[in-house]
Amino acid sequence: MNLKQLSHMLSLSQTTVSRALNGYPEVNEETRRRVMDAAKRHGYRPNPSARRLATGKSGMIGYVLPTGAAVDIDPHFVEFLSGLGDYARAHELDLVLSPADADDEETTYRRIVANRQVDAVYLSSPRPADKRLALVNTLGIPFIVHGRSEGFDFDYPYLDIDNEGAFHEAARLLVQLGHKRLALINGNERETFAIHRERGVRRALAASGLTLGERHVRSVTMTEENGYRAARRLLEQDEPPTAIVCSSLIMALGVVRAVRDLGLTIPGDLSLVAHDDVFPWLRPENFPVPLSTTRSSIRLAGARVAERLAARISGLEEGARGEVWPVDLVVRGSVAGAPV
Amino acid sequence: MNLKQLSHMLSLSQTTVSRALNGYPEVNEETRRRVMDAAKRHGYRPNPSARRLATGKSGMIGYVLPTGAAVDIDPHFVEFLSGLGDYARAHELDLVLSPADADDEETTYRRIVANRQVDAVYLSSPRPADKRLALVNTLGIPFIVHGRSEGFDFDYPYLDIDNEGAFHEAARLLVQLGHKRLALINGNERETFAIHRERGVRRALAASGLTLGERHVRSVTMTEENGYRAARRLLEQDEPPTAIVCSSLIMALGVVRAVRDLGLTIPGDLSLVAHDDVFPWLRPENFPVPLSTTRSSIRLAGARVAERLAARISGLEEGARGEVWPVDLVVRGSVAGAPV
DNA sequence: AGAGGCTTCCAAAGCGCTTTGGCTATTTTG
DNA sequence: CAAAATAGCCAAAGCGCTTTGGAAGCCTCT
Repeated sequence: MNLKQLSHMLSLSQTTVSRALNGYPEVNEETRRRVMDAAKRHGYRPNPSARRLATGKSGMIGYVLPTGAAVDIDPHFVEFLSGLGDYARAHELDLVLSPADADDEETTYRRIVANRQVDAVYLSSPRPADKRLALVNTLGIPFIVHGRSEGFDFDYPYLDIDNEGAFHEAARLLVQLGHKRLALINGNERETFAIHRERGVRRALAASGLTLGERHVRSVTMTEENGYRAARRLLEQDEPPTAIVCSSLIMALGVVRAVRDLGLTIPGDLSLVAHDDVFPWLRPENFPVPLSTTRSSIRLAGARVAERLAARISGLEEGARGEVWPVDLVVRGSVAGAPV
Repeated sequence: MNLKQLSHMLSLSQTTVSRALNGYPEVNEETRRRVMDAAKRHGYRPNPSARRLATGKSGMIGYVLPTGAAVDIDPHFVEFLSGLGDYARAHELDLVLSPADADDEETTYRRIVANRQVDAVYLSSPRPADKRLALVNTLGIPFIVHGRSEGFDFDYPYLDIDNEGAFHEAARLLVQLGHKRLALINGNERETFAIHRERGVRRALAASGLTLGERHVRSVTMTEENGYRAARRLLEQDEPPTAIVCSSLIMALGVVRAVRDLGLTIPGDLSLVAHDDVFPWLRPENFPVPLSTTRSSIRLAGARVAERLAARISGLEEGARGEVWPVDLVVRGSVAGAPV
C-alpha cells in the first residue's frame, strides 16, 4: 500500500493525502480525517526510502564507532546505549553505528554527512580541542557531545556530568577525614573527563595547602588489571597514599585486590572512593567493603542525549546549550579517618 | 556531484555510466575505464538514498535491541559489537540498532523488514522455539542467529559455540579430580545456551554415575550480586558442593566474594570454573586465585557473524548452515582435587 | 460588478539512482 | 552475401515520496 494507491482509493491527489498525513494546514479538516482514517485502516506506512530521497531526512541518529584490532569499546557504552534506547524506542528513532578506523574517524564522519544517512550524531569521550568536534561543527550536522571538550573558540551543545565537582567533593571529604596523601587513579589522561577529575582533586587539596604529587597520579585505561597495577605502584612507594580516588568501579576491583595482596585493609590502611556509572552488574554496595562513590547514571545520560538529539532534529532545540549534571557523593564503608 | 552531472561531462548516458560503475558487462572496457577514472577524480559517490529507493538495498545490517526500564543490555553485547565493527568497518557496512519494547519485538522486526531498512539482521540470545526466529524466517529477510534455538521443524543459519561440550569438559575435569558434588550457576534458564551448558554438566556427571541435584543448580541473570547470592545459597546447604561451574566471569566475581565471606578458600574448599567470553577489562588470570575457564572470544564471533551476514546479502552464502565453535578449557589455579 | 483574498485541492516536477526495452553498428554464420 | 547474432550505447520509465506553482470556487470589499 503506497501513497498512489491510497490517494486513488480516496479519489484525492497524492499531494492532498501527503499533506493531510503530515499535518499541513492547507487541507480541510474533514478531508484530513477521512485520509487519516483510511491510512490507519489500511495500515499505510510511508516508505522511508522514498521520503528520505525526497526530504533528505532519515529519521535516524548516528554514532561513529571507533574500532580496530587494538581498540576495545568502552563497557560504559552499553549502558549509555540502554538509555538511548529507552528514549528512542518510544519515538521510533533508530541508531546507526558506523564503525570507523580509530585512526581515521574523519572519513566516516564525512561519509555519513555527505550521504545524509543520519539526521544527527552524538560524540562521546571527547578530548580537548577534539578534531571530531571541530569537524562535525563545520559539517553542519546537528550533534550533541556526551562529555565536554576544551579550547575551542566556538560553543557547542553538550551533556556532561560535573566531573570536577564530583572529584572535588570526594577529595575534600578525604581531606576532612585527615588524609594528607591522596592518590588518583584516573582514566585516559587525554580525555577531558579525566582532566576535569584531576582538576577537582587538586583544587580540594590546594584548599588545604596540600598537593597531588606526580607520583600519586596514574592514568590508565579502565580495566581491572590496570587498577591493580596502579594501586600496587602507588602503595609500594615510600610514602604511600592513605586514600585513593579512582575513576571507575572496574579499576576499583583491581585496587581492592591489590590492597588485599599487600596485606592491607580498607578502610583501615586505605580509604577508597570510586566513580560509579551505575552498572547493573556491578554495584559498589556489594564490594567486600561497601564502596564510597561519586555516582551518576550513564544510562540516564543516554536517554537525555537521545531526547535532545530528537529535539534538535525537529528544530525544538537550537544553539549551543551545555548541560552539566551534578554528581552524588555516596559515602559507604570504604572511607575512614587517616591512619595515625 | 551526481550521476547526471557525471554522465553529462563524459557525454554518456546515465545508463552507461551507472553500468560501468556497477560492473555490468554490456559496456566497453575502454569506456568503463574512462568512467571509473572520472568518478574517482571527481569524488563521485552514488547517493545511497536514491540507490536504495531504486534497488531496495540499504547496505546496512540490523539488530533489534530489546529495551525497557527493567531491561539491561547484556554487557557481552559491547564485545560482540567490537568484533562486528572490526569486520564491518572494512566493508563500509553500517549497523542499525532498532530499539524495541522487550515485550513486543515483533512489531519492530516487521517494521524494519517492511521498510527495507536493512539487508539482513542478526538475532542473539535465542531461546528454544524462539518466536523471533520463526518470525524472521517467515518474513524472508536474510539473517543469522548468534547462538542456537531448538524445537523448530526448519533449519536456519547460526553461529554458536559448543556450550554443551565446554561445560561437559569442565565438569568432567572436576569429576576426574574426585568431586562428587558439583553445582552450576547458570544464566537465564530460558535461553538455549544455559540449557546446553546444564546438559553438558549433567552428561559429565552421569558418565560417572553422579547427578546434578536441583538444589545444585541456580539460574540467574549475570550480575556480580547474583553470583554472590547463588554461591551463598549453594555453600550454606547441608551438603555443599565442592566444585562450582559458573556461566560468567562477572558472576564468578560474586562467587569469589561469597567464598571469602564464608571463610572458605579456593581451591582448598571449593574448585571453580567459569565461562570466559574474553572481556578486555576483566581477565580470569587476574582473579585472586587464577580462574580456570572455558574460553571463547565473543568478539571473534561478532566478526564472523558480520562476515557471514555480508556473504548472505551478496548471495555468496545460502542455506541454513550452522556453525559451532569449539571452546577451550583453560586450567588455572582455581581447581584442585576434592577435599577429603 | 469586478478586484482581491481565502480555502482547498491538483498536476507535475523533482529527489538520484537502476533497469527495461530498444536501436545502431559491427561481427559472425549458413 | 543476406540473415542472424552480438557489442555498445541510449531514452525513458520506474522507485514512492514531497513540494512547487497553479487553479477553481467562494467570499468579502469597494
